Amino acid sequence: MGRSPCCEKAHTNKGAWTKEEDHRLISYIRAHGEGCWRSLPKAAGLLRCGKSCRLRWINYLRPDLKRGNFSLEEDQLIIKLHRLLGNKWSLIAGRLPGRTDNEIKNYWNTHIRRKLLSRGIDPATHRPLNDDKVLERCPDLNLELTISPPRQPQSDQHHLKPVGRNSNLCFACSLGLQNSKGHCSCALNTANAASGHDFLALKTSVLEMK
DNA sequence: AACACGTACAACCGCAACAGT
DNA sequence: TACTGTTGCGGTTGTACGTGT
Repeated sequence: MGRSPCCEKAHTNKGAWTKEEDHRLISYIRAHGEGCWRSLPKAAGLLRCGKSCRLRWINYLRPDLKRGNFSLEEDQLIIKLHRLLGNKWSLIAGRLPGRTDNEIKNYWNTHIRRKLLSRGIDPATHRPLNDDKVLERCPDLNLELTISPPRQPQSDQHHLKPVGRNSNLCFACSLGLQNSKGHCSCALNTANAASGHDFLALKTSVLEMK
C-alpha cells in the first residue's frame, strides 16, 4: 500500500478556478486566516484539494501580490539570485516582495532563459555557452559556485536553530530572506541593521557581481 | 475566416522535508 | 526511533491567447 492521496480525487474540481471558488476561498481566509490547508476546502465549502487551495491563494489571490510586468531591477535581481541559488525559486521569491515562486519560475523559463541564451550565456550555469571548450583546455579549473553566510561574532542567543557550523543564525537569516526580517533577532539581523548590508541583498562587497 | 504555431502563465503532480505522536 | 499526516517546493503539463500565413 502506498500513502493515501492528499484528497478524495473523485469529488474534487480540477482546472481553472471560477470566480465563485475564488470568492469562497478569499472569504474563508479573511475570516479564519491561512493554514490547515487539508481541512480548509471542506470548511470553506470548496470541492478542491488543499494543495490546490494553497496554490491558488499564494500565487493568485493573496492581497500583497504585485501584479504586472517585472521591472528591469527585478529582472537583474532574479538573474543574480539564480546564479547564486540555482532553481531555488522560493528563496528567490523571498527577495522579491509581492512575487511568487511560481511567477518567477514561469518568468525565468519564458523570458530570462531565452534572453540569456540569445546573449550566448548558459542559463543553467551562467557561463558562456562555449565554456566547455575552456574546461577542456583547463580541466583543473574549478568554477564551482559556493555560498555561505558571513562570519558572525559569538552570541548567547539560544532560540536559533543551528545551521551547519554557523549556529548563531537562523536558517532564514543565513540565507538573507527578507521575510525573516523583523521576525527574528538573530546575529545577522542585528548586524545588518547596524551596517545596512545584508546577505544576498547583493549590497555586500563579498557577493558583488559585475 | 480558418488554421497552425508560438508564447505566457495557471494549475497539477510527485516528492522531500517537516511536525506531531 | 519509527511512523504518519501535512505542507511546501520544483518540474511539468494544459490551455487560453496572440500572431503569422
